[in-house]
Amino acid sequence: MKIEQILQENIIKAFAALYNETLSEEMVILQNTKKEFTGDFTLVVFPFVKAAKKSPEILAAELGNEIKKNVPFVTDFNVIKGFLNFSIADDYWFSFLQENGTNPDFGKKEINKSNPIVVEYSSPNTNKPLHLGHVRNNLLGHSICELLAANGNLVKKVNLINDRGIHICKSMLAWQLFGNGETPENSGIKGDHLVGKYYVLFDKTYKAEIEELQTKGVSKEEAEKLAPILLQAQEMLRKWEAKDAETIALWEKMNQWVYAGFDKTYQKMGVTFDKVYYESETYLLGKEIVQEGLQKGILEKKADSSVWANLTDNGLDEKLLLRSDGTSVYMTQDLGTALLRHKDFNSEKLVYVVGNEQNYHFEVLKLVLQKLGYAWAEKIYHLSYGMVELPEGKMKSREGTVVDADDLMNEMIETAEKTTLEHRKNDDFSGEEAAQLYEMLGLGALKYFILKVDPVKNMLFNPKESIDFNGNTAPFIQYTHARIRSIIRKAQQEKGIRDLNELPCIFVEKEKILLKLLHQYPAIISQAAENYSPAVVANYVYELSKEFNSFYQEVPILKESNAEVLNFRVHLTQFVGLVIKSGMQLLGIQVPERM
RNA sequence: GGUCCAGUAGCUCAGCUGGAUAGAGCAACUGCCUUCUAAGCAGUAGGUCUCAGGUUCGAAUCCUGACUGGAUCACCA
Repeated sequence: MKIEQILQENIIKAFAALYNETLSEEMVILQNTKKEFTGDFTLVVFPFVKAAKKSPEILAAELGNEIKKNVPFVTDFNVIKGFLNFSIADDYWFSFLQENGTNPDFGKKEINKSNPIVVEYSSPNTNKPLHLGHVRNNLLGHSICELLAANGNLVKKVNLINDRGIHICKSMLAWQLFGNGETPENSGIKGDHLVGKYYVLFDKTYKAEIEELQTKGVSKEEAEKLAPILLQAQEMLRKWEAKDAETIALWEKMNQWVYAGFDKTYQKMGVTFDKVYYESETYLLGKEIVQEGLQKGILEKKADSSVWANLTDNGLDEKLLLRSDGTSVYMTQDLGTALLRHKDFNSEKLVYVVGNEQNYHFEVLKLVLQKLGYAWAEKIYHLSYGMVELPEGKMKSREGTVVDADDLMNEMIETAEKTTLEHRKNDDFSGEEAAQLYEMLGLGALKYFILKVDPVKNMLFNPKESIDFNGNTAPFIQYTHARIRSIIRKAQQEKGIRDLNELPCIFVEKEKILLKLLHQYPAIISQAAENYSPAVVANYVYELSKEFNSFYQEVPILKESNAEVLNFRVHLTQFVGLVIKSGMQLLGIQVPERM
């Protein structure tokens, strides 16, 4: 049983014995004692003064006495105003280290569920390469899956690729018109970038045509609708929908280019999926559900025979589900895919990692499904995240201010190489080993930079200044890990690591701080998973690394002459290393053995 | 205009299920490499937690209202 629980129970017991009043468990909240005060766990007694009819100081003192008498591992307590601080025996901390210090899965819960949480993330369009916004999405999605799994959930990762629609036709058309048979193979351009190139080309041409029409006296609005290249694209979409063989063939060819490109990007980023859905296969779903809703009288058909969900009772407005011509819209599809996904996996819960510009969409999606009587809809969770902004403002693909994902990753790796070469004194890394290290460091810095920020917040990304390799960054944490591994290697070679059987007579304050931090790790994982926030883990791992560095600087580990103390410190060091590695893994960041 | 979200050091961010003196990093300044890896450590300086009310023993944290910034309100996806 957890020590906090034992303390909690005993506090309730002691309170009943002393004042004849029962406290509920939720009322008795223990927190970690702040560094400035002596003690390990703190109980705030202010909430209980009324029930006990005592002053806070007296109440705390009486309660402390009773607990100290009854709970063996509480060695002491002190009272400051209404704060009751308990000190826990060194034995407890020692056995905590003994029991968990070599367990690489410390803090993780076992998965004992058969119904998965299905997490959708990434969800790219196939008309252009991935950019910085997608990076935040992918990293969050991947990390949240790791977190949910570590917290004892079965997780399935899915991607829904938007491979159809007018935007894809734009790329296809521009390629047909200007491509001259250019392919990824004969041009050496990565497939997604090649297709993106033609999407941009379309837009350029479109704009030029609009201008030209305007000079002929056509209004801007009219021109935007009448530009020949747009009409051609619309025609192409009609052909696609009619399954015109030539159009489909071109569509398939270009999509394959894009998928090959995406695969490389995903691989480099370290993200994977259990199942990939394609909109071209799901975009007709959802109509049956709408019909069902109509029959049940939950949805309404208007005079022009369009179908709507009336959500005004829930504080929202009306939402279109079927157009007057009977075709479906985005929401209709999403209703269908939700149902499909629930069936495919027999899921317990659906999670969508999608930007906050779609908050309203998901609010409606959930509500409509609930109204239609699907009980599982209640558990739909939209993991909404804020936008990534650049110093110049928002990213606009049309204005060429997007930060491309591939370019960004490559730049990070290059910078990592440069920085590493500046730091390293003597290079004994093989070429391959060095390349792996640069990738770990560069991608780590990027991932950490993005994940350490609370998902709900918009974040600023300054390509020149933002990503540092010092301070609260992945390289700092990775460096700490490499240093720890180095100590462990030396300890093994020179001293040999023994089992941890004897309690060293002295605990240095710094060791206690580290142990208390490590002790929190399981709670950190739960908190991060429940709040869908990798940032919780990121900031924790940083704190732990920082604390270790401080410890490292002040307390000799291998120079220690007392064999028991040395052995204890080596075990503690090893434990810190394991938790750092584990925490970083939850963020999708690799950690080097040496650097 | 309606709805939703955010506002903490010069900058980027933690802290938010109410608790003790609001924390990091960057930038600035001072020390520390013959020492287990200096991508480090120790320290100085930097705050009206946007503002105004309210709730209470106690508010950066909860409530209300302003202000500022963002998102969203398509028979687009």
